[in-house]
Amino acid sequence: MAEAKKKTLGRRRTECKLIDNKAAREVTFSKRHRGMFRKVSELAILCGAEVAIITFSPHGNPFVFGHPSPDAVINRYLSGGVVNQASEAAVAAAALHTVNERKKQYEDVVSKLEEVSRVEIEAGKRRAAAGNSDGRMWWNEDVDDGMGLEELLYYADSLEKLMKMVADRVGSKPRA
Amino acid sequence: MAEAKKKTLGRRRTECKLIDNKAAREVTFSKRHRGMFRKVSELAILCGAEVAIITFSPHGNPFVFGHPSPDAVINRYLSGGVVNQASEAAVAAAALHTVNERKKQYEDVVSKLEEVSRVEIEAGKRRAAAGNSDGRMWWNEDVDDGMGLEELLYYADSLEKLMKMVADRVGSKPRA
DNA sequence: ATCTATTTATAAGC
DNA sequence: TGCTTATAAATAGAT
Repeated sequence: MAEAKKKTLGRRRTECKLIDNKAAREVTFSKRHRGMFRKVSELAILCGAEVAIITFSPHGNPFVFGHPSPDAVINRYLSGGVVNQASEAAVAAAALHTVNERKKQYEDVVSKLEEVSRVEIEAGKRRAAAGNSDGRMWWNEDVDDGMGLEELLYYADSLEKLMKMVADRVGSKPRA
Repeated sequence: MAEAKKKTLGRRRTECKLIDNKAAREVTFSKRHRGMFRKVSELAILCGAEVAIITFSPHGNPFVFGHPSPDAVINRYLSGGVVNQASEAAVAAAALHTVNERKKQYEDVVSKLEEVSRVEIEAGKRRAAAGNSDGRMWWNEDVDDGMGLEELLYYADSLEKLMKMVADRVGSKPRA
């Protein structure tokens, strides 16, 4: 029986890495940003939690939301300071494992950077002097779609994962 | 054929209002907070967006996450997003300083980690060797929600920034 | 902390 | 940017 000619493939699984296509990146940002704000406000409402979220879109546009207000939460955070929990051995071990695994690659990147630095620093100086300064450092300027350098992105991704892991892991014993 | 008796009712739709049962509220907070952090970090990774999120649990415990770092984003927000001090000297100095700083931080964190977690490392390796290999490293296993471990986070953040910086700069060069 | 059944969030495609 | 559709994810309630 002929039927079900799917109109679309539907949602597809995606790799968690920087979306290289600039336009697609913007679209994804819009969609997810909206969803994220909803999540944040729901958390505040459902749990009576204080929350503040600040976002700068890939284009640099600022978005902020907070309950009871962004500044209230930010101030509470800034004045109270961050209370970090004691480290958990397993977390440290995990991090160390990662660290060791990346060490060689890290050194490699550092030398590449140093190699490039001399030339680029001069270029940066020139550009800065030229008035090309909106407050962002030259190395932070937007780069076009062709991001390339997969290995570096791989590091970034790994590190993001490490960060998340650490972030997730440590707070698990809030009662100190 | 014997019918499958549903084991649970499954997820139920819920009204978006403060959960009055305190315990339930905490549980929901844990679950959703965890999910929210994932969303936030995914947004940062996928879209290269800068994001900072601050949360105070119903209990008043602070959680914070940011990309590239909480303070970086908060400052950008508080300062209106523009910090112009890109004199050529500052630019050049910052570049070199960054490289050297990161090296030190890296070494520092490594030794601290080694100090803390020898035993756990072995345990972790054993688990990894035990066949826990579906492609995920043991240190990537899902973990609880929360934030903390300032040093590790700082390390990860710093190194990640370096990677990005290098990626951005070197990315425009021809592939090696 | 785990497990399902469902509700939500979304990647793709217009 | 705003829909639509099929699927991937998140998660409420129960264990």
